[in-house]
This record gives sequence, structure tokens and C-alpha cells, in this order.
Amino acid sequence: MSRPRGDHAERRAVIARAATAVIAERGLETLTLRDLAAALGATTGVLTHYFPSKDALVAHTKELVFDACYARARLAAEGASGRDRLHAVVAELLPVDDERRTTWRVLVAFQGSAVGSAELRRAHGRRMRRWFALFEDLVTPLVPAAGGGRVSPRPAPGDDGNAAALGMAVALLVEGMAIHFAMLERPLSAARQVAFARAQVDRLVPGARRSSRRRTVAR
Amino acid sequence: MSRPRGDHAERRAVIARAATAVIAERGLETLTLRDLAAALGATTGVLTHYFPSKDALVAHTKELVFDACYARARLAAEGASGRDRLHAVVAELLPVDDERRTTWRVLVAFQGSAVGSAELRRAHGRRMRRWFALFEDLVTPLVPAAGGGRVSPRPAPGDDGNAAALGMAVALLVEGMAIHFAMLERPLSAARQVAFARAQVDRLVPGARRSSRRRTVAR
DNA sequence: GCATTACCATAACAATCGTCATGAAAACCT
DNA sequence: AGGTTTTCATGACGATTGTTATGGTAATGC
Repeated sequence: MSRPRGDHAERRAVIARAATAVIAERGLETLTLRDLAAALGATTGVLTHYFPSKDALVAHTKELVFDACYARARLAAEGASGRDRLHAVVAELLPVDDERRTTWRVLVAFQGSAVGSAELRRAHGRRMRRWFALFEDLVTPLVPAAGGGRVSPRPAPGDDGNAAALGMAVALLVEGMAIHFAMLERPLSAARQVAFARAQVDRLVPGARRSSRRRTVAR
Repeated sequence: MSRPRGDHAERRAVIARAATAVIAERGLETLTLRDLAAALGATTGVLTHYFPSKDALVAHTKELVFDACYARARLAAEGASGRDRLHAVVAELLPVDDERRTTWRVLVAFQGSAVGSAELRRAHGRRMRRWFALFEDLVTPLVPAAGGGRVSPRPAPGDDGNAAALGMAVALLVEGMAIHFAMLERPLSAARQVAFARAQVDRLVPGARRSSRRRTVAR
């Protein structure tokens, strides 16, 4: 048999990227294979060739968008440590440019489309758990005492002041801010977004005392 | 001309309530006038009689859901003051029962459908601003000093540690928690939700020192 | 009591969408 | 070079959807 001309996966990624652009602009409900093909400068024959169905195309697009967003966050976490690392990840996630703005809008569209299907809700929950685990790792070295029950004597299942709960809260707060900024008509400047997000995240994460290393190294 | 038999607005509200149930269960993209009429035990003739179009029906449903949610929050705020008031509003909003869970799921679906339309995005932004204003009111009496620039000497436009920014952050955090809990397959118990939300909100809102009035009056 | 109007079921229409079959052109392997 | 396979355009089909027209029934006003 003959080898495929181009990279099959790369071709699928190109289609998925075009799909993200169309979704961010015209929404997920009005996404049409014909419109998507037109955005690619092609016809629906391309789409049916690389994807068995529209659902498969949309699912693959969703995976790519989330994975890219998550990978970018993990990459940003490698360069620093401590609070700077948390700040770096937050700054990397915020919708400060067109690419990230479309990313968050597409994620919002996918989240909205997940309410109608238990299967999609479970997948959404799995993705959220990955975010929570990531932010738990970011927050753990910042929480003052690991097990020194300051206020809560018992290590509550998943509630009180442990690092897991704090990471979950930070993740939800950052996600909420990113979504809100991404949905704004006139985008907020990157400096405003980063300043606001850092201030609120720092409020949420303890250890702010003795943080007189004001406006630290991170540029 | 003859008078209308029943209350026209009430009939529209009944239809909108049925629409919320259908949307929370099967999603917004798959919402069909025929399905909605079947859920009402009627046919599409009812819908076309009370709404000029499907878009009008959906828009009215969205308004009703948001207004009910917002009114419930304001009502919960009337009974208490100080930090208890904030706690009461948070507990009132969390998806601790089926009704509130469907409310949040429908709100998520509407948020997702708003990404494709600049008009809907603007309406979404207006609704968010109402949430921010409400939470700013809740948080203002809790912020230590009104204008005593503790860290920020200049009153930044909307960034730093003022009550507006804090209210916005609390609103986004609460919204994020509510959405996350509402999307879970197996719902978290009301006690868990309230305990987690209060702990994180209290972490975000200053003045936690001297709050040794542990687990206060609110039941 | 009669005309009018609200209320709603029914059915048909036009448009749109995902899917699939067909076929042609280009690339690949031997 | 020839056969094979990938790649993709084209067009048609069936299903579904929002919308509209039509008609009937019951309630209301005069």
C-alpha cells in the first residue's frame, strides 16, 4: 500500500484549528460542516475523509484545545518555583491575546454543550480534576504548614484548609476570571488582567505576610 | 375585544419553566419546539401562540432563570448582615438541590451559547456586572479600611484591593464553584458544598483574624 | 344569542444539516 | 510505468427543524 502523502494527524490538527476559529467566532451551535469546509477553503469531502462524523471532529477539536491549554500551563510552571511559578501559570492562562481569547471562548462553548450529555459531563469533570491537581501542585509549597492542623484538627475529606481544597479554589477562581475576561467585548489589557488576577490569587493563597519581596523577579 | 382567559404572562412563565427543565436535561443545542411541547403535554401550537419565535422563547427563558436566581440571592441578603449575609447568599446560590442544580446547568448552557454572538456576549456582560455589584455590596462592610490605602497608595481604576475588585473576585469564585458542583454527575452534599464554599470565600475576604466566632449563628 | 377573540391542535412548507456514494486527480510503491 | 491508494470535490438523499397557514373550540363582550 502507498504511504499517506502528508501527516494524517497534522491534517486533522489543521482542521481542528480551523474549527476552533469558527467556533470562537460563530459559536458551537451554528457550526456547520459546510461552513467549516469553506473556512478551510475546501468542501465537506475533506472533513468526511479525516473524521468519521461531525461528533468525532468536534470531540477531537475539544481534546486539542484543552490539551494545548493544559500543556501551556505545565510548560509555564517549569521555569519558576514558589509563588512566581503560580504567578507564571496564571499569567500564561489569562486571555491576554487573540489566541488565548479564542481558546477560552471555545472552552466555554464546549462547557455549555456538555450540560445535555452525562457522558460529556463526566469528561468535563475529568478535565477539571486535572486542573485541580495542577493547581494543587502549584499551591502546595505555598501553604504554611503541611499537616499542622491550624484551625481544622481533623484532615477533612476534601473540604477545609488543605492544599487540595486551596488548589481547587485557585483553579476555579482563575478559570472564572479567564472566562469573564475572554467574554468581554472590548478586551481588557494584559497588564490589567495580570495585575487583577495576581492580586486576587495572592489574597486566596496564604503566606502573604512577609511577602515584602514586592513585585518580584518575574519581570 | 374579549379579555384573555388566563394570565398571559403566567402562561409564558410555565412554558419557560418547562424549557429550563428540558434544557437542563437534554441541553440547549438539542432543544426542539416539538420536544418542548411534548414536555408540556401539548403541541407546538401553544408555543407559537405565546412566543413569536424560538429565539424569543429562549431569550425569555434565559431572563426568567437569571432573574429568579438573582432575586433569590438578594432575598437571602436581606435577612442578615456582615459576614453572615455573605455566607447566606453563598449558601443560597450553591446547587444544593435539584432546582438550583438545573438553574446553574441552564446558565452554563446559555453562557456557552453566548460565545457566538456579540449581542449575547454583551447581555452576558451586563448580567455579570449585576453579580459584581451585588457581591461588592456584600463585601464592602467586610473590607478592613474603606480608603486607607494599605498597600496601594493610588486608587487604581479597578484593579487592586478595593471592594469592587474583591466583590468581583468573590462573585467569580462563587460562580465557578457553583458551576463545578452543578456539573458533577453525583451531586456533592449540601453540607460539603457550603463548608467548602465558606472556607474559600472567607480566605478570599479579609478580616478573617479575630473571627473566632466559630461557626456562627447561621443555623 | 351572536359575533369576536383567545387558545391551541394539525399539517404542510421551505430550508438546512449530516451522511454517504460516486468519481476524478494526484501521490506513492514496486 | 502501471496499479494502488490517498485525497478530496460533487451531488444527492433522508431526516429534522422553525415557521406558517388553516381550522376548530371555548370563552368573553355586547
